Amino acid sequence: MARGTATKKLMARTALQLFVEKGVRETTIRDIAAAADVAEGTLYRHYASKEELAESLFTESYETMSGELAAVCREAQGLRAALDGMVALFCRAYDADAVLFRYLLLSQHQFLRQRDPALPSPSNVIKDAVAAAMARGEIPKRDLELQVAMVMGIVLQPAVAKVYGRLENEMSAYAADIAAACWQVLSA
Amino acid sequence: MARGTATKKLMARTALQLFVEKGVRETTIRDIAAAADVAEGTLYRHYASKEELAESLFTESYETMSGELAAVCREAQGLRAALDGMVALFCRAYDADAVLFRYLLLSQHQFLRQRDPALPSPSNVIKDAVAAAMARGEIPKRDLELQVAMVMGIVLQPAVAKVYGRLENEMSAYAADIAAACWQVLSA
Amino acid sequence: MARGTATKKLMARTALQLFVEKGVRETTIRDIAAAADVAEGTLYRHYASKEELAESLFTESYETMSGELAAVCREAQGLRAALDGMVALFCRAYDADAVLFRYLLLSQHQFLRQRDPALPSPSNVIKDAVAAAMARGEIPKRDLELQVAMVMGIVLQPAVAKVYGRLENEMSAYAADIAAACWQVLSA
Amino acid sequence: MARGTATKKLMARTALQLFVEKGVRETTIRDIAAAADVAEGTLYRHYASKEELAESLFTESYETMSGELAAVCREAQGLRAALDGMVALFCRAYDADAVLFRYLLLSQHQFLRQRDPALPSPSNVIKDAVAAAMARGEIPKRDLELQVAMVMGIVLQPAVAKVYGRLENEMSAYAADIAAACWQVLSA
DNA sequence: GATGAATGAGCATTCATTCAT
DNA sequence: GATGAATGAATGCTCATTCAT
Repeated sequence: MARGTATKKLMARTALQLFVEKGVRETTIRDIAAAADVAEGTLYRHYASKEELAESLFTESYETMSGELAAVCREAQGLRAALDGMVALFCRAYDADAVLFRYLLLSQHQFLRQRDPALPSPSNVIKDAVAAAMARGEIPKRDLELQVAMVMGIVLQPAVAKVYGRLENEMSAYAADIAAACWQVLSA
Repeated sequence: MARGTATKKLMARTALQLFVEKGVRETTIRDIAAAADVAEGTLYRHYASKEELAESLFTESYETMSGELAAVCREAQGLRAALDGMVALFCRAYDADAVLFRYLLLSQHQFLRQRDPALPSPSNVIKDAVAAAMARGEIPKRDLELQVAMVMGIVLQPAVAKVYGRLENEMSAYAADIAAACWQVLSA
Repeated sequence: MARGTATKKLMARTALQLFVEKGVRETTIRDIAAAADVAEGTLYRHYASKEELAESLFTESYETMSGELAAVCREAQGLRAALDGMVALFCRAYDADAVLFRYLLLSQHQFLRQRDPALPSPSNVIKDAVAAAMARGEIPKRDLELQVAMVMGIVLQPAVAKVYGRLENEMSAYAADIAAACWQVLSA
Repeated sequence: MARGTATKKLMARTALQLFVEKGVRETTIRDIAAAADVAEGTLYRHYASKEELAESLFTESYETMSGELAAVCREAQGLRAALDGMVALFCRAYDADAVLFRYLLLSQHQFLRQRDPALPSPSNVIKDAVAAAMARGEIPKRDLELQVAMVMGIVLQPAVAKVYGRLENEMSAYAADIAAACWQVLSA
C-alpha cells in the first residue's frame, strides 16, 4: 500500500522530469523505468499507458489549479482583488514546483486540443470573473474573450519567459506588476 | 527544375497541414507522402529527415516574421507607432495563413528549446524596441524582460484563443485593441 | 535468466548459419528472427545491432582461437612441435564446427580491416613463435613477416579449399602434411 | 564512342576504388556517381546493375590473370620454371595495380561462391601444372588438391599481408622467395 | 505488487532502378 | 548518351505493451 503509493509517486515524478527534459513522445517507458529504478512492466500496475500517465500528470494539476483559482475568486471582493489573488497564487505555484509548471506550460496544447472547453480551466475561471465584473460595472464592457485572452497572456507569457531563463527572479517577485498590468488592460 | 520546386512546396504544405492536425510526431512519412500523392522517398530528396522538414517549416516562417517585424520597427516613429504596426502585421499574417500560424504557435516550444536565444526572434525585436523607448524616455523604465513578456502575451494569447475557436472575428479585427493594451501596459 | 541465455545462443547460431549461407548484408533481421522462431525485436535485447552481432560472432571465435594457439605454443618444445600442435588444433577446430570456420574464413576481411593489428590474432601468435625460433637459431633468419604470411597461407588455403569442397577428407587428415610443409618453408 | 568508353572506364575505376575502400554493398550508386561526377542514371547506360558492374570488375581481371598464368605455364620448361614465372607475373600484376588486387583478394569469396569451379581460374591453372609435373615424375605424387591449396596459400597470403601493410617492399621483391617456398613444398 | 524477456506492429530511412527531358 | 527527380519495396530498428515467473 504505502509501498505501492510510493512507487507510483516515484514513477510519476520521474516521468514528469523526463517529459520536461525531452518531451513526452521522446521519453520511453524504458527511460522512465531506468531513471526510477523499477522494471518496465511496473508502470502498467499504476497506469494503463504512457499516454494516460502523461495526461493524468497534466490534467490533475490543471484542474487543481483551476479549483484553487476559483476559490480565490469566490473569496475576493471585486475583480481587482481577485486578480491580485489569482496572480499571486499562480506565481507561488510556479515557484513551488517549477518542473511541474514547465510541463503544464510547454505541453498544454498537446492536451488542451482534445479537452472539452466547457470543463474547469483557469481560462474559464477568469472568464467568469471578468464577465461578472463587466456585468456589475466594475470594468467597461468589451469583447469578453479578447479581454480574457490578453489577461491570460499577461500572466502566462512571463512564466514562459521564466522557463526560458529570461527572467531571473522568482515569479512571485513579479506578481504585483503582472496583476497591475492585468487590471490596466481590463479597466481602461 | 520546376518540378522539383513544385514537389518540394507541395510536400511542405501537405506536411504543415498534417503537423497541425495531428502533431509532428503523430504524422508519419507515409501520411505526408499519401496526402501529397508522392512516394515516400521523395521527401528525402528535399529534406534530410522528417525532423528537418518540421524545423525548416518553423524556422523559416519564424525568421521571416522576425525580419518583417524589425522592418516595421525601423520605419515607425516612436514605440506607439511601432506597436501598432507590429500588431497589425502579426494579425494580418495570421489571417493570411491560419494553418501556418497554428503550427508556429502550437509547436513553438518544441523548436525554441534548442534555438540560440540571441538569434533573430520576434521577442528580440520587441525587446530592442522597448529598450530604445525606455532609453529615450518614451515610456517609464521597468524590468525590460518582464515588460516584453507581458506584451508578447497580450499579442500571442489572443492568437491562441483564435486557434481554439474562442475568438470569432478575423485577428485583424482585434489589432487596434491589442496594440492599445500593449501600449497601456508599457506606458503606465 | 536461463531463457535469455538460450535465446541469445539460438539467435547467434541461427544468424551464423544464415551469414554463412547468404552473407551478412544479404541476411535480414527478419530472416534471422524467422529462422530462430523469435520476434525481430528480440535480437536487440541481446545485441545492439545486426552489425554488432556479426562482429561479436567473428571476434569471439577469432580471439578464442588466438588464445588456444598461444597456449599450444607456450607448452610446445621448439617451433616444430609448436607448428604440429597449432596445425592440429586448427584442423580439429575446423572439423568440430565447419559452419563457424566458413564464417571466419570468408568474412575475415570485413572485420580485420578495422581491427587493431596489435590485438591478439593467430597471425601474431605465429609471428612470435617464428621470431623466437629465429632468435634461438632453430630456423634461419629471413624476412619475418613474409615467412609468417607464407605459413599462414599454407594453413588457411587448404581450409578455404575445404570450404569450397575441393578437399574431401576431414581437415585433421591433412594436419600432418600441412605442418610438415610449414616446417619445410621455415627451416629451409 | 570515345566519350562513352571514357565515361564507362571512369565509372568502373571510380567504383573499384570505392568498392575497395568501403565494400561493394556499402558503396551506393550515388557514391559512385558523385565520385565520378556523372549522373546516377548514367551507370545504367553501361551496366545492367551495380552487381553486374562489381562482378564484371572481378571476373574480367580474374580471367585475364588466369589466361596469363596459363600462357606462362605453356611456355615454361618444367614446373620449377612455371612456378617462377607465375609468381613473378602475379607479383608484377600486384605492383602494377594494387587497388585492383585488393579488390580481387578481399572480395574473392563473394564472387567465387557462385562461380563454376570448372571455369578458368588461377587455381585450375596451377592444378593442371602440378598434376602434369606429378605425372611426368618431376615432383612426388601427393594429394593434388592439398598441394595446390598450399601453393596458392603461399602466394596469396603474402599479398594479403601486403594489403594489410605488413609487408613493406613491393611484391616483386618477394617473388623469388615465394616461388622457392612453393617449390620446396611441392618437391619435398 | 514487481519483474524483465519477449513481442511485433509500426516507423524513418535507404537506395537500386526508371524514365521523361 | 546523359541527366537527376521520382519511385517504392525493403530494411534496420524502436518501443509500448504483455505475461509467465
